[in-house]
Amino acid sequence: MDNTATIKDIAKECGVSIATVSRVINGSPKVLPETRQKIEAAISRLNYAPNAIAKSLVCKRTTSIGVTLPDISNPYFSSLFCEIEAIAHRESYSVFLCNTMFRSSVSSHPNKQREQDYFQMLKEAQVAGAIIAGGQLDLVTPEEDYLKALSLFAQSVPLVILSKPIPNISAVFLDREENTGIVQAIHFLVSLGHQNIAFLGGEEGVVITDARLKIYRDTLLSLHLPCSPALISLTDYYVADGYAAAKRLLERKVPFTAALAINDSVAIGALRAFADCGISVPGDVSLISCEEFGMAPFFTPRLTSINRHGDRFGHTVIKTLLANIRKEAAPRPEPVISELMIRESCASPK
Amino acid sequence: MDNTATIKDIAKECGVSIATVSRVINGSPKVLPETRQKIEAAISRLNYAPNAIAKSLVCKRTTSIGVTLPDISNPYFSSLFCEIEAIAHRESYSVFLCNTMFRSSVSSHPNKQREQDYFQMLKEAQVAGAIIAGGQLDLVTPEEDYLKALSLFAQSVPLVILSKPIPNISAVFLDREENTGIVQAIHFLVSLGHQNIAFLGGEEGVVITDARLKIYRDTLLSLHLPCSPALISLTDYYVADGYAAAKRLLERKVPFTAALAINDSVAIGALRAFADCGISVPGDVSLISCEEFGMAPFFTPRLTSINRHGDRFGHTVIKTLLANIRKEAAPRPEPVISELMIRESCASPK
DNA sequence: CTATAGCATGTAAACGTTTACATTTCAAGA
DNA sequence: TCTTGAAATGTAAACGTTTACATGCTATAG
Repeated sequence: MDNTATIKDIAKECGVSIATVSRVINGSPKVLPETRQKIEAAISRLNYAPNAIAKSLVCKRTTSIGVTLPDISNPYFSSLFCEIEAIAHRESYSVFLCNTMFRSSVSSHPNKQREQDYFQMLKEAQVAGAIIAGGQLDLVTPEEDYLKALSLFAQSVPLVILSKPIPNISAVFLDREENTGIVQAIHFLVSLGHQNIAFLGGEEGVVITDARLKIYRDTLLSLHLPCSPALISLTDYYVADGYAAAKRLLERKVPFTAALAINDSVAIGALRAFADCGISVPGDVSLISCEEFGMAPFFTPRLTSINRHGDRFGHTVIKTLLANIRKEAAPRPEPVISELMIRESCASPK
Repeated sequence: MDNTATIKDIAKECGVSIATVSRVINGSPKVLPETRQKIEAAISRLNYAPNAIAKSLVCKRTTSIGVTLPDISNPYFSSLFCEIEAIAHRESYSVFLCNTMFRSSVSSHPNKQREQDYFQMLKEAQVAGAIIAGGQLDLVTPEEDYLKALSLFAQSVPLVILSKPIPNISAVFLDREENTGIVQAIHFLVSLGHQNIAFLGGEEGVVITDARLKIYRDTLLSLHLPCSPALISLTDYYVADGYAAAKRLLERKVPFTAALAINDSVAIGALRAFADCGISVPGDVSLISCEEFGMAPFFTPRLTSINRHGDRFGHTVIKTLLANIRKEAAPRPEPVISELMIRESCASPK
């Protein structure tokens, strides 16, 4: 068990000073080849690994970063995280994943305090930097004490925050919001002859939902199409939410022949709800997902969706953080390209 | 930026020694209330947070754990991770997530070296413990050098390994494999009148696939049903793999009226492939998913699936690790209950 | 008035590294 | 033979904590 050899053990074993061992570990050129060999042999013989904790203390920097996000089992965040982690690992950083909203089969438990706990934890852990996504940040009006905590956190740790800029917080803000996809989607539906287009899923008071709703409304208005609140059915971002949103919309008996779902998960749920009510897609209703998670091409019907190429965003995020940590210039963000993938879930209305 | 106050700054600010500040931080009772107040005021005024790195060095223990798994965007692993992280956080541990297989939209990149890199990294980071899932471990015959690295790692860090026991490795082994669900599923199909049951998805030479295949074969054999290799179409665990597996099966022209998909993702792909070939589910073929990810009830048709209650497993895993770290007795593992959820994707063969 | 106990606080060593600076060794040039 | 310089190695301080032990103070008992 605790056979944790230290640099002293290696030094004693080889009859040299710890400084020499340290030089070998760090690849300093000024060590006699035979000394180096002797030390390397001892290192592997004793299964020695340098204590990164001690190293960090003297060097005043760690090689760990933190990522806070609401829910890693949400495909959007897991794919974002994969990109971040992959590049971090390539650059020898390890990453703390902080899941701020706990959803289990039993209960969804969005603890407001939890995000702030993580700020404290990451600061204490002396992370080299952190990426903050979602949670309170997604709210149109985050709470005062949250903003204060975030501001203090930003003073101690280089931060990349995935949201619109927030005043008085010293961090890099990166915002993926880019809505040409939704405009494209609506124009496509209109070209097919649709007039009454509904909006499904997403959450009231949440930035991304509001932003997409705004584009949705503006586009409909600019096309002189109906845009009543009754066409909008919000809930949340998961499959069951899509189901509930579609059911609620149908109960309202508003006429509509097409719908935008906020993402693939919501679209699956909506598809199910439509099927339950004998509504065929695309026969009776056309459906488009505003954010593809990679499964849309396999649904029945194959789902027309907006591919926002989230992986490129992950690249930009982590590279921006690393540049920030190293006090280099921020890399030029890779443009986020929204692409409407036309498949089978849309047709002309009857 | 680097306004990182230390315990010395607080001590100087308050005209006390660092020992007293330390006592306040750690809630020692032997401090005069007014001294405590003065120090607490200074702490919040200077935005001071204790340096966990320095603390770890002297206390010879950290409050971080590592989790290695192949792919966090795989729903099985993300829900497992959520459970682990939630309880770890409740117990004041932070967790390093090590994603050992990099799948991006561009390339799937299972770097064998990567897992061993993480062992080294976690050991250097002095994690209090680690959980190892998937990757090389899932292989029926892991490589020699991997096992050697794992064994060395196990000597330095308390480990919970999610696999069958491996000789000469000092770790706790936890294995969720429990196949009554598959037996149930097959019996259910047989009761409906099916005789030729195919198996879709999963990977050759991988433990979990082998285990499920074995149960599949044994059950068919015990029921004197056909069990030819042509009925088995392996690929991998994702949606596109399910599609490919089903296509391949169909090309073989083996007669079959039912199929087991290794999980929900593979089932979605298979559903798509069947639809492409004009095969209706459950009209022409019945389909069951061996591992539900929570979306099965929303597919069309609603997918009959095995719910393995993975969240309970996550609980057991992290609690076992924490007990191991604290040198307490291991908790009794919560039984993993496989439950066949009968929905709409099965019917009697024509 | 002194001894003593108990409490609040201070002192200093230790944790495992890195690194600036010091020392030793040796070969080459004077 | 002595000097010089370079190369290899050693010494010790520093990083920010915790904690065993020491010290000083106050109140109480003798």
